[in-house]
Amino acid sequence: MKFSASEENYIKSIYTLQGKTEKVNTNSLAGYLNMRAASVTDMLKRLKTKKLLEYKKYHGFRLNESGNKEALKIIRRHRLWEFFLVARLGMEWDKVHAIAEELEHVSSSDLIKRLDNYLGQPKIDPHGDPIPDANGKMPVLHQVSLNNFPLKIHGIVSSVSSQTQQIMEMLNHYGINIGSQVKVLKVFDFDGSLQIKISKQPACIISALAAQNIFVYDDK
Amino acid sequence: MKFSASEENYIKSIYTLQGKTEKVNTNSLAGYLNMRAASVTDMLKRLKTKKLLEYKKYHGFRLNESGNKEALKIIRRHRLWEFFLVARLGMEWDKVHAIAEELEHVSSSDLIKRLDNYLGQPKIDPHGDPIPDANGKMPVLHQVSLNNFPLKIHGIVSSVSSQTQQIMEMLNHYGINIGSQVKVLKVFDFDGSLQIKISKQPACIISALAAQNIFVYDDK
DNA sequence: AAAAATTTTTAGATTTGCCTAAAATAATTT
DNA sequence: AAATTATTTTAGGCAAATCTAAAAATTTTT
Repeated sequence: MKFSASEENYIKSIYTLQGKTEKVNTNSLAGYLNMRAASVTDMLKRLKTKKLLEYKKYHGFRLNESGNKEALKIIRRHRLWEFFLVARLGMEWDKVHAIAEELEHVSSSDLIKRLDNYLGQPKIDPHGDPIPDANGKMPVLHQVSLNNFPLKIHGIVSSVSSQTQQIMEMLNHYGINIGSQVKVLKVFDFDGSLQIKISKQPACIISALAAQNIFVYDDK
Repeated sequence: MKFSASEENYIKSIYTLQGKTEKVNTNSLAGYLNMRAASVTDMLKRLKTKKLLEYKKYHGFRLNESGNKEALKIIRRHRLWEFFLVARLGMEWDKVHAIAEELEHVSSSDLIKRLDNYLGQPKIDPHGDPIPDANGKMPVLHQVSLNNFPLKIHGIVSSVSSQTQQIMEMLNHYGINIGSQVKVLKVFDFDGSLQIKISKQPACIISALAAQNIFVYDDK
């Protein structure tokens, strides 16, 4: 079944919100999408007739099996495109979201299959979020902040908690990017600072605070 | 100015049609777009208020300066995406049109600038059509059919006149693709057949009829 | 130059996706 | 448990993009 861009945006948003609360309610979805509650109610009816939604008037809603499946397809497309924009076109990771929002609605499954292969079947997007596989399965990433990561094991930088200008600036300085391979060489008990090694770069030292904000997942 | 996908499709279609006839008329555009004349009239009014069109009721229409400029932007996006789909994702050139139709409406100019660079600023799309540059200028390609192409000069296969299954099958067999580098080594006067060389492949012979249907433009 | 045929436009309807304002329902407070 | 407040839905409206059917303008034929 084919869905409009608007329907897809609702599906995706409901998926996101229902990760946090069992039932999603009209107002929170309206707030999330910057729309009015009445518009949301309209769309809920449409999604219900399309059998994507469990929805009882006045009592919240959530995606059913096929709704979730559809959401994961959309999220997969979004994240693959984000990966493409950063890894191939060299865009900044904090600037790709809006463009991926548009690209995600191009829904040829052959296109996505090929894009995935072309990119090397990435498991994680440039914001550190996992990319669902072709069957809609989210890869399980054992994300740990760098200060909780075991010594001398390779990890991949997967996300940064607060993506502020300041932290980005610092990571840039160290040559750390999402996707960088990293190994913790030593922890200094004195102040909790870490000596780390980024692939192909000389070892360097980062503060405990920085380490707390850098998340890493197990390589392999 | 931002245009809807629908408006962009009209703009692009008018551009195409006005290549063939001075003034475009309602019915021919309706036929081209598989729509009814009344719908076309509606859109003509809209495009006129947006100052893209010269249009006098009952007397045909054509794009004005900014209309043409907009059309070339859209065509540029379409052809760059077609190039990407074939050259990078390995899709068949006869299957990329529909997908490029969707991708072309994603209109970030930064995206297109980067895509163009990433692809090596290609001048010609996989169907052999020229790709307008960032300023909307169509590269002038000196296209000649292979049987009129000078001997021992490198050319690039740029298009095939009748893209039928039969001719495609033969080109495939010879390993000839749009974009292939080709050189004519010899012409046999007896039957007009040509000995040609495709980059990295052994020389081969093709019939005069085949050569007439293969177009080439000057390398460099 | 009328009549006939063709083309184009207008008028009015439909669907999608949004809105505001009012009504209905549910939750909270007193 | 009644009153108040908050949430959600309904009712009705609007713009975009399409349609059909009818009217208007233009072109062609006789």
